[in-house]
Amino acid sequence: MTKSNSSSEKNGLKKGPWTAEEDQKLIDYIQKHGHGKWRTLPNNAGLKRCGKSCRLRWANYLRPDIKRGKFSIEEEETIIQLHSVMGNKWSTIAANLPGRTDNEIKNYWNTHIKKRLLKMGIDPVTHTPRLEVLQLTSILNSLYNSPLLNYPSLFGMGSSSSVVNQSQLLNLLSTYLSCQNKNQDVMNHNFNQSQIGISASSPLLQNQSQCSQPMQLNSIQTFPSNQPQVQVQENKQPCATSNPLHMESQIMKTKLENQISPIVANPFSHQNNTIQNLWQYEGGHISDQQQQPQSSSAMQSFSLPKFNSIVNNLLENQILSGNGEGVPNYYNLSSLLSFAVSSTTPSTLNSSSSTTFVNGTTEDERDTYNSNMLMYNISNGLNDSGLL
DNA sequence: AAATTTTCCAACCGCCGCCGC
DNA sequence: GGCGGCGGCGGTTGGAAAATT
Repeated sequence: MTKSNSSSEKNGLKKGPWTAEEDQKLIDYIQKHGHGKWRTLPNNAGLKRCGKSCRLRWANYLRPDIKRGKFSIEEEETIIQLHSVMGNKWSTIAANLPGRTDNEIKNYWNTHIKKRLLKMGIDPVTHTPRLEVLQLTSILNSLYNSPLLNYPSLFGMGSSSSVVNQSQLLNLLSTYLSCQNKNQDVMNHNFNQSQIGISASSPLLQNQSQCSQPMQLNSIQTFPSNQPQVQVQENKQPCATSNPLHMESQIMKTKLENQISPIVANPFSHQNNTIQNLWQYEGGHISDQQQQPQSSSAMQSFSLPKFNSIVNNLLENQILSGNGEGVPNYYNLSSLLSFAVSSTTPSTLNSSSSTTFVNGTTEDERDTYNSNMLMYNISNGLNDSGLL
């Protein structure tokens, strides 16, 4: 389970996995003489290991106060909380978790927690919602603001002639995002909109071209040349200079400060899903289904699961691949979440399989709990330090 | 059941800061 | 102040175990 034994002998020193006999020698020696002086310890203990290897073996495995077994929810909470404050300072984190080693915590972070956070749409480095989710927010908000691509029509609900199905929406979003990942001038490239049936004069496109600063939307993806192409009209109207990321942070901060209490009070009452969690922050109706927001009749079929599936598809297929560059100028998370709330039907909520948490938490429940606790901690961090 | 892929984690590696000379 | 040794830390590796095909 460890490094190869093939090159285990170097300078007469053994490498690779420790044997029970070696372990016993080390334990016996340290019990008798204490640890320290790792350089001379191997010789004194009769071990053909380097001092470093002995120290690691003792610190990470043989130490009598080592705690083994699965990490508890409380321990996970502590790790996430501390990591959000101090980053990869494993030894410092370990100092706050009696019986756990830095190596063990590091491994647990890399193999479990990090993956869960990513799955939940949370950046494990910054402990904030991933850029992709924010990008989706801005994209849908752009669509929302477009008369040609209003939400009911997007999902075949309205009478608008520009009906766009989910597949087409994904294509559109993919194109939109790829535009932001190129370093080409949007004004000098052709853009084919025939696939989704909108014209180049669409307000959506105008919104893009109007604001090349500060959103850095300087380019647009070209389509295969056999497709008819439409020139995007140039519009050099000046745009606002406010920092969208900062705006988003302020929005999130307000949401968290205002909505965190009911979530923490009942952390297991809902499913694990980032967007759903965000929706809950917005709505604050986690466990009180009597207070469900009323859905608009025109939008009833745009259920939360459908919304989630779009988000998940985009993330899983890496269509949304933000890198911090080309941040769009629309960062009105509030509008998107309001929409999600207003378009969620009671049946959608009732179909949720999650109920009150008692004992024997499932992985999803724990994910949700951790997500909520993380958000709570972020909120505290915001209040205490003024960061973000 | 066998082959292949993925996950997990103990151990290694290299770098850094501290300390004594 | 410069140097070398040492301990500590975080990133990475590689092989066993588990999961999947």
